[in-house]
Amino acid sequence: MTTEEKIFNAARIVFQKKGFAGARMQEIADQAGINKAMLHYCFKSKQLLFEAVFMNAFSQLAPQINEIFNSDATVFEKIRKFTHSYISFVIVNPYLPPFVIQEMNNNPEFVMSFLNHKNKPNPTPLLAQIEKEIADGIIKPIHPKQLLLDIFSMTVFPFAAKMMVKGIIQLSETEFNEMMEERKTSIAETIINSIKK
Amino acid sequence: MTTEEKIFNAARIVFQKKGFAGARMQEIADQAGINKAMLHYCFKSKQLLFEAVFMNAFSQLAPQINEIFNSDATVFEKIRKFTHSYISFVIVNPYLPPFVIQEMNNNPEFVMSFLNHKNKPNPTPLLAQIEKEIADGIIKPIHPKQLLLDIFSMTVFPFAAKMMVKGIIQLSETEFNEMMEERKTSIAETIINSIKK
DNA sequence: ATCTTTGTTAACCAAACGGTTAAACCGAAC
DNA sequence: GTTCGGTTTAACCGTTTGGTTAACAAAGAT
Repeated sequence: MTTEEKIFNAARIVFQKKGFAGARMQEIADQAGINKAMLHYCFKSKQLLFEAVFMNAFSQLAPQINEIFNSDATVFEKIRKFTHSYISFVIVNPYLPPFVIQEMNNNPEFVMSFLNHKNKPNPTPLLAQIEKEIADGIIKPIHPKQLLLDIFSMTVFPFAAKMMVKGIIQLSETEFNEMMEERKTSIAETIINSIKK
Repeated sequence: MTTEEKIFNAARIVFQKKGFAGARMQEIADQAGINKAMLHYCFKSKQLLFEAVFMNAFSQLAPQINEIFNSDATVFEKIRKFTHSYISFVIVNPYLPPFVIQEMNNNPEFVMSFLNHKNKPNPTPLLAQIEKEIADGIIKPIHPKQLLLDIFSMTVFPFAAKMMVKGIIQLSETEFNEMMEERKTSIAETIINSIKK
């Protein structure tokens, strides 16, 4: 593993745990097992190191989203595939959703500008497909964007607000994990149940 | 307005916008229009000032939650009331959910300990009620905690991850607000639609 | 062998940070 | 009008922060 990779991995861990403002360059250096000056030798500044970590995190989430946007499956199949693959992925990378959401809220101008250039997922085809299946009588009338938001909400929220969810619904870590396993399929059934004719 | 109130309101604005780590005592003082020393005169330390703001924020959200936990309405009525009143409340206080969720994730030990002492909402009665209505044949079989999580997810997520939602689904501020208005009723219909027999 | 480039470090720096102090302010009581 | 308590401020302090510097070491290139 190169020094640059060691720094990057250390930075990912620290940034995802503490956020941009809470992260310390010294802590990243310690985590990487190298001198603090190397951070600036390799990545110029805290801001640039953070941007590298953030873009990497976001680009890991993008494929999961494109899976629901770009494929030729039916809407029901897309919902089943997306929820299953997204939850599977996020169980292994639990820090990703809260990190991305937190930094997008704290730093909207940077993120929105970068979102306009790179990796911009395009929901338009899926929205049109939903409208077509409504017209074909497969799906009950519903606003397509609301449906999309329902799917994202049910899938992402438990990971984005894990501590709050555990606190309010009173779940142990084991119970939480068991529920997420079950959600790989239950979310799709709930959604489809509510929109199928 | 007393000085203490001016400080508290300023602190709420700054903490909710930048989080604990990103907030600066000087910025809070400027926002309040008073000298920085007054912050420590009134609130001792940054940590204590933050705790005051956080507990106030959380205690504002608690009534919305207790509304779904403690009342003698049917499950369907509770779902309708909760989603409507929570979204109405949060439209006026949009910074609250991301703030609470972010700080709960970043500071779980402090929050969980405080959650165990104060304002601990108790979901047990509602969970039992859901199971009873399943047994009575009113609701389709579903794990009650999953149902509860579905409701929270659909209601809270769009506000917790507003920037991400706007970016991915490609919504203007106006479209977002219109969707949230519609969600006051559409979430309950979606959920009820999927669980009613 | 010597020079140049690249990787690495300890020591250092100025600015920003949370927090303290001592003095000034100010209305009320006497 | 002087005293006295709480309130408010300017100035200050020690520490931490992101970032820099200069020296050094290893590895090719000439």
